[in-house]
Amino acid sequence: MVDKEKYRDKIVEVSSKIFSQYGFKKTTMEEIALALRKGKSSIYYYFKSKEEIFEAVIDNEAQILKNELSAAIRSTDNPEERLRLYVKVRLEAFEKLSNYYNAIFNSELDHFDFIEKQREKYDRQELAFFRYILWVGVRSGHFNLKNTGLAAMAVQTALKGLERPLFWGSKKGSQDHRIAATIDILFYGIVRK
Amino acid sequence: MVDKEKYRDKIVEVSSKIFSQYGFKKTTMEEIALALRKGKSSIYYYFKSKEEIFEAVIDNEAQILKNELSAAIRSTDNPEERLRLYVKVRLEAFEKLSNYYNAIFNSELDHFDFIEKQREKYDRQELAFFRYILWVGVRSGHFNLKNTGLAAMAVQTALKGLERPLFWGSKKGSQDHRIAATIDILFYGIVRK
DNA sequence: GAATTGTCGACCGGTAGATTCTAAAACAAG
DNA sequence: CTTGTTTTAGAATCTACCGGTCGACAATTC
Repeated sequence: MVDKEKYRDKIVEVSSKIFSQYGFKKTTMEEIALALRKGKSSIYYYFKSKEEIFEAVIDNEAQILKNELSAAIRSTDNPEERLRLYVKVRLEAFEKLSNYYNAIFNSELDHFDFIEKQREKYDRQELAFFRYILWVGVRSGHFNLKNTGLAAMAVQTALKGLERPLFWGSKKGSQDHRIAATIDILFYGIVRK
Repeated sequence: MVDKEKYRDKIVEVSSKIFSQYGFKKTTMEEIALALRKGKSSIYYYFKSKEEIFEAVIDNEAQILKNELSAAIRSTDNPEERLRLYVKVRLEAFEKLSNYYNAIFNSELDHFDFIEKQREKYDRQELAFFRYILWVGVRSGHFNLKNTGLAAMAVQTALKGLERPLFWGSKKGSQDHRIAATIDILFYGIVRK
């Protein structure tokens, strides 16, 4: 009973790698089973469908991301540094949490309703993060903003604009200066002179 | 008529990327067609099957590898450096020519006879390379070997031993010292004191 | 030793995906 | 414009594969 939950985690862990290599559609239950050294049918003892496994994988990655972001903003209390760090961690997660980001962007997966929920949930949480960071920043005099709620949305929007080219584009390197530029523009419109 | 050959090359180029991402089996004609902005059936005007495309892709990569290796040994005439360079280029090709190496190693593809031919052909050519490098080395007094033919086989065997862990293992980095060690052992048994 | 938990091989229905067919665009040349 | 050739692709075909089910059998627990 307690072990069943553990084995579910194991399945999620293994599947995660395979999904991230081939994507949802191209990954077969057979492959997952093979990687677990189990029969294909055994998996259905733990998950009722391939989709359910995928959902668990996404949830897992979302959790990881959230934890990393939390840790990042807890690691400093300088608002400016916090915001920089947040963005850095978030963009670095792109490579590691490929399933999550694939789920967010890949329109082929639009029909999964849990993904839509995931997107909304994530957006909401992120917005809260930003609001918090900005609000503390204003309070301590680092930032100069009238409406932190609106500003948080603006920051989030800019971040989203950064995600897409990063996701489709030529991976790292060539995009680095774009990131730096966007962050800087964000800052020098925000930081008190 | 001349353009037909050109478009075959285009197909090979595009397919190469897709194959290298998903492997032979998981790559669909639909995807190749989509990437070419053509109808799926149109491809059959240029290639008679998916397998034939794959064969062309492998041939192409084998050609690239051969050219790079030739260029490498032509770039210096110091035998020791030549051998080092050859090994370096060959191992670096692992990432770039993934289809070729997948074809060589992936036992799921064993049933393709052209792959077996490719393997043999490649082995033969490589052996000739080594024999040549070693023979010149002995002649110029850099190497100290009785039978260059046998020594070439030994070098090739050692190289093969290096390939597999590199291919299956955790990519680069952690394997680097293994490579260095093997090469050094090879050398200090070969180089004249 | 019976009940519960876990595993798996055999099987099934649906469909994705390779290949074929046919016809019609697109192009060329007289 | 007519005729012929090259190139394209929608539709049809056919098969293999894949997700999922089921019942039988281990293994473990009590």
